[in-house]
Amino acid sequence: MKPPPKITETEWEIMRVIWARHPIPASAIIHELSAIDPTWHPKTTRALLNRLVQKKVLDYEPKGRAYVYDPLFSEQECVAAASESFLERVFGGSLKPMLAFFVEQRRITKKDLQELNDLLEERAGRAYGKNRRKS
Amino acid sequence: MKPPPKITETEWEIMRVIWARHPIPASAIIHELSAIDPTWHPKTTRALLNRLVQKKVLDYEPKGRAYVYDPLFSEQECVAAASESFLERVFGGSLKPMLAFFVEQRRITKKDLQELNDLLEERAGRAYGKNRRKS
DNA sequence: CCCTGTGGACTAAATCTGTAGTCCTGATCT
DNA sequence: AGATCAGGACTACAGATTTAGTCCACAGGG
Repeated sequence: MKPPPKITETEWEIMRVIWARHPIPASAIIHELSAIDPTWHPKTTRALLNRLVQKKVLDYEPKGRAYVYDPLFSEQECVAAASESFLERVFGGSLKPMLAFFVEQRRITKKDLQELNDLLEERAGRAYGKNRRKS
Repeated sequence: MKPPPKITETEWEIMRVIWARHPIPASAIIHELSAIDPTWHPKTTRALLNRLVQKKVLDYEPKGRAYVYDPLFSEQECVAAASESFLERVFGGSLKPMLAFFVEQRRITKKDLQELNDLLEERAGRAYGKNRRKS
């Protein structure tokens, strides 16, 4: 599995719409985006879509007289790649300094940690097989 | 306090050297960087340094016949800005999905959470004033 | 005192990004 | 059928980014 190409700032906005609603025609993407931010120009969106196809991040097929777009990489994969690159760039590649930073910034609370702990245990549970848990 | 300008991928590498060792002359930065990665060309480094000065991320003063560079923004500030932009782009601005993602990726362990909890409590302690601590 | 090399100023050029515009085709309305 | 309009192909273009190269001054070695 090849790693996804770099997705730029504006491209992420488009990709998030596509991941949420694919397969989706350009018109719908344009519509969603200008609902979020009216300064999005339709031509800009189309140009970006073309670029994403060229970069092999998106695939398209004709549907009726227009195209519908589908991602070639899952959101998971792209989030993972972007996170990796961010961690590398800003925190030298390790997670802990990043977490420590957010704690220092008071962006992580005790309650968050509690929830993460629950999540982690739930994940551990899943790893053993879903039948072991009593409802 | 103005927010720091955007610092690009390659610029981060330079900035990290500078934050670690400033005030530092170009020659030393070049030396450090080519130690890390031999493909760094000295001219490239100098060009980047100039740009960082233009962007007002770095300041410089003559020292002997060369310049020494100093950051105009703390690492904290820049890390905060980069984190903000990353969160916005990839996780729609909220921290929790990001944390959940790392837990799902098994990059956060129980031990990490424990340590974070300690850190958080230590920070809370600091908030009351440093004189309360014995030692 | 001349040569060499280090460092800085200025210049260069390919590629990537953001933001659109132009033009053509085929469907649609009247 | 002619006018209109959505959609796609191709083009444009300025500013940012990466990656160097050229040229010059001056400091130190011989």
